[in-house]
Amino acid sequence: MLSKKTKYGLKALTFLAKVEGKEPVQIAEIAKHENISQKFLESILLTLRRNGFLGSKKGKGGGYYLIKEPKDIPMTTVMRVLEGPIAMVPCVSLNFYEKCDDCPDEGECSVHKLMLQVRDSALEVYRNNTLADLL
Amino acid sequence: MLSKKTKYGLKALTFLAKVEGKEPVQIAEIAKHENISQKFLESILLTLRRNGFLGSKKGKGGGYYLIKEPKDIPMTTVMRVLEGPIAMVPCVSLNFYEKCDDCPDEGECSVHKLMLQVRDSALEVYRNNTLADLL
DNA sequence: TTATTACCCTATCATTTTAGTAGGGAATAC
DNA sequence: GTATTCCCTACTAAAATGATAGGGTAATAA
Repeated sequence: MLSKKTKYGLKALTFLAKVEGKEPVQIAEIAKHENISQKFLESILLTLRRNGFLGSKKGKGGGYYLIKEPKDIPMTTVMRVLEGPIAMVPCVSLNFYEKCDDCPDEGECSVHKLMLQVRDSALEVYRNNTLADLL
Repeated sequence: MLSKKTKYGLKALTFLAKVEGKEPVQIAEIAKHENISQKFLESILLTLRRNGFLGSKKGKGGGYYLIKEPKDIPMTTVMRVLEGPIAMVPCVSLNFYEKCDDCPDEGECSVHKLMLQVRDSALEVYRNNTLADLL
């Protein structure tokens, strides 16, 4: 299940991408427009900024803004920052690999075999979509 | 993230599919072989039986057994029973559809657009795999 | 300089989900 | 009848999730 954090984060990015020009947009405005708890959104935007997706400006007329072109923001990186691993089990994760406690042999594991395919198919989708494709 | 319930369920099904003949296999044996808490596995096998994947026999020499050929058990049905919806958001789910509280217009929603693709790609994998393909 | 705006950051909390445990009941084989 | 093995309900500990509270700090406008 997709977390609200990711869902809200994606919506916020989309909203910012649609804004004319590059003027900062206030948290409150995004929250209101997308029906999101303002405080919750605040923490999400913060992690997006810390991870290089957004810039921010304080004081009057401040807010958040994209620091890259939407077409240069692939969904793989967005998903990994907001949702975490794209794989459904750590033993098939490219960026968050971990061995299973049970499971003596990954090569023999049916779950491993299936989840590898699921990971690859999801990756293909995320790689083929940038923020620009969602507008 | 894939739940342990689904993971263990898949492993148990695989184990049963590998058994020579169709003699019942005891919970304890599966649990031991796959390093699963026996009581937890018990509840998983129970739901698999209730959903038409397994048969069971009580008393000495009893246990669980597959009641279909592995090639006739598609991963779509296994995943839906064990893990729930294949879609990551209810608004793109075929079998568990639900409208989002926020989101006035699904057609305009960027999350919807992306998650539709993810659902379809996952579905394709699950449809192309039966239990027999995991052996 | 001073007030205001708006982001920054930590801590806390209620709820839900997950993973696992406990314990007795019912059917079957011998 | 007794041992075995599945059946079923209820409970619980821990973690994750979604959200809230509340003050701090930097930038800006006047």
